[in-house]
Amino acid sequence: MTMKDAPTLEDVARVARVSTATISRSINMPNKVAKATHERIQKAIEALGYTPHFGGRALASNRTNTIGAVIPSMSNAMFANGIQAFQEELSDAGVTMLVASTGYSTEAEYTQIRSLMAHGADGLLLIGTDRPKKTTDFLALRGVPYVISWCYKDDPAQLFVGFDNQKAAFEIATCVLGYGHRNIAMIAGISKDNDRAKNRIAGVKNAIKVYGHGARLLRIVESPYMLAESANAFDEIMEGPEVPSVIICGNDVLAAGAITRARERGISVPQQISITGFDDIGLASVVDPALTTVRVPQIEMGKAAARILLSKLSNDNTVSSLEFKTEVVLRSSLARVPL
Amino acid sequence: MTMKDAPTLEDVARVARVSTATISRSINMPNKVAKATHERIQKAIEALGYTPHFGGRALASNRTNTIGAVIPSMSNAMFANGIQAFQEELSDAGVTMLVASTGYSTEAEYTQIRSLMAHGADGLLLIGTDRPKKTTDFLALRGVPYVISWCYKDDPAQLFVGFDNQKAAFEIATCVLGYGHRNIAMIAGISKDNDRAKNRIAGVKNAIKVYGHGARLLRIVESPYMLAESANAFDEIMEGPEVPSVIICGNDVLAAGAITRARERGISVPQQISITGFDDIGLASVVDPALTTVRVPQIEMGKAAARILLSKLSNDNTVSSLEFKTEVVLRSSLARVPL
DNA sequence: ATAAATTATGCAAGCGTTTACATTTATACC
DNA sequence: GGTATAAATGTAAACGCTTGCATAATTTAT
Repeated sequence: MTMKDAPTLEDVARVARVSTATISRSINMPNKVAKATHERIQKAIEALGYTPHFGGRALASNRTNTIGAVIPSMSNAMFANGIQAFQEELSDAGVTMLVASTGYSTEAEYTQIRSLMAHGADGLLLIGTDRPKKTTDFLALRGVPYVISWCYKDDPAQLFVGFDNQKAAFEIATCVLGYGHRNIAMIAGISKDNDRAKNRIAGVKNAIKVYGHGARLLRIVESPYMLAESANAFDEIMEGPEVPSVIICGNDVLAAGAITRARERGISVPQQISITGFDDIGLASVVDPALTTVRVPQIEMGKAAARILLSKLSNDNTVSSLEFKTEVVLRSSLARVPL
Repeated sequence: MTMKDAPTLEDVARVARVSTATISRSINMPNKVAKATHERIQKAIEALGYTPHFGGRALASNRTNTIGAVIPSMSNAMFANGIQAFQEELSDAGVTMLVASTGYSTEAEYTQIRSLMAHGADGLLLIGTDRPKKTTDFLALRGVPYVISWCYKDDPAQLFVGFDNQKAAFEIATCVLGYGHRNIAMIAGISKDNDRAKNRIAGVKNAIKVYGHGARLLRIVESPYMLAESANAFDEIMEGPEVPSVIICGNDVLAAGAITRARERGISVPQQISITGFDDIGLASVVDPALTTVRVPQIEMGKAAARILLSKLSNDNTVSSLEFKTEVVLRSSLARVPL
């Protein structure tokens, strides 16, 4: 690497004819330094092209102004949007974001959390609650401040910035039932190690149970969050012994995959079968028919997570969890059950 | 902040009954340490939940094992996919990724580059070539290693890992012409400060010029990469004095926005008007009709960018630019011109 | 068994900041 | 003009790690 060696505080000190301490103060608490001195120092800094050395600073102050985000995958637009907002908000506060992804594996998450910690993250953004004891123990052991997003729980012991997946799923399922559907199938995300997927399933099950009237959940197929996989799940459902009148999907990608396959097979949505999504990413309004889905305030959630984490980092003890509301967005992929 | 103070090398040393030097070696060059000692150390590290202190490490070694990525926005699936792959590859090498976004502003890019540098990035991933002298001067001054992605130029002075946007645009435009279209419009990305957008426009213009036969580019509307904006651009084109038989779009999001609006207006694609995209993100195969577009190898590009940047960082002087091929993917949104 | 070579470990000096604490300089007040 | 007080600056000790060099332990060769 050809990185030129940067000038140090000492170099600046020599030029400005003051001690390194004064320069440090001039940079970090300018009002503690005489105006004339401050200007002299600025000039020297400018002349030398000095920038504080990150390591030295981190070592001495034990702060990196860096926050880590550990998310399943950026390829999921949901997370990409949220993380984008999260980063923008951090950036406004002069904080930089480290990103690591887990590919939905809790083992990878553990590794990534450690890695981000090792890289000096002052705090962390985590997604969801399903993680092994090993991980939570480590977090507790190290006392890292963190916020958990994309879900919400009424647990004052942890900081949540998210929404209630189960409630949201309950709502859209109720809505589906309201359209007269009785034979229901679900394409869910992989529920292992994924509380959001689990809760979405639970919400649907619960709505069906509460509703009664002979509504039945014929089948749940779990699928990775990918178009192609979901298309296969759709096939599996359609080839089953009983064909549902609606498929509730665990997210928009799954729903889009299902709709696409339906189109390929000449099955018309929603005339022959209704399909619903979850998340309301861009995809949802672009597929034909446009998806009836659950709007999740991705941007707001990302921004709020950043703000709350930042407050926590600045020792604001008043910070508390934040629950976002979701709402069902009616578009055309859900219709009354065909007679 | 309630960060407990983390265990240090010294703590581990005490527990493992070796010197700090040995531990450092055990971590960084395990083969230089006796197997038994290594295991004893591992055990101690585990027990204490030790992670190396970033600052100390950076200070002593003048390396942060951190790479910065400065991209326009993660909300664009193209970048999200690429960055995801980039990060995975870095992660495999034990390097962590810092991310900052510019919102397509070169001024913001300059700020973010400085910020990432200040945060100790060993190297940078940048997108595209359009940036002011101020920025390139700064990069040169500091001698940061960086690679430029999402575009390709035959310039040995810089390291490119990308594809030729102009050539790719030329190809899809040629393809469009091959389908008999003569009255062409384009919804392009905002070309200011964006060489990719510029080159895609240039490619299309060039194909039309070369082709001759009276083909005309009736109109170019530039639009931000958002569904709603693109839909408006579509309206603008359709309300113009001359209606084209095809709209070539600067990327898939723009194309999807146009298709959606066409559907809303009852204009059938491709019977009444053809529409093409660019990038081949998930969206492209989900819209109806599925988009004829240009496949850009996002994942491979991201991975390659990471590998090449890593080699560069490890002083491998043999690294050189890498050009990826793109290909037109024929789906149903492009048809022969209606008679 | 002994010397030589090899491998494993320890010692201690940095790396560039920040920050108590000490000291100097300026300001206010009588 | 001389104190008391406040403001500005300096001194030097961390902070946690890496690494060149020295030393100790082990293996190999004789």
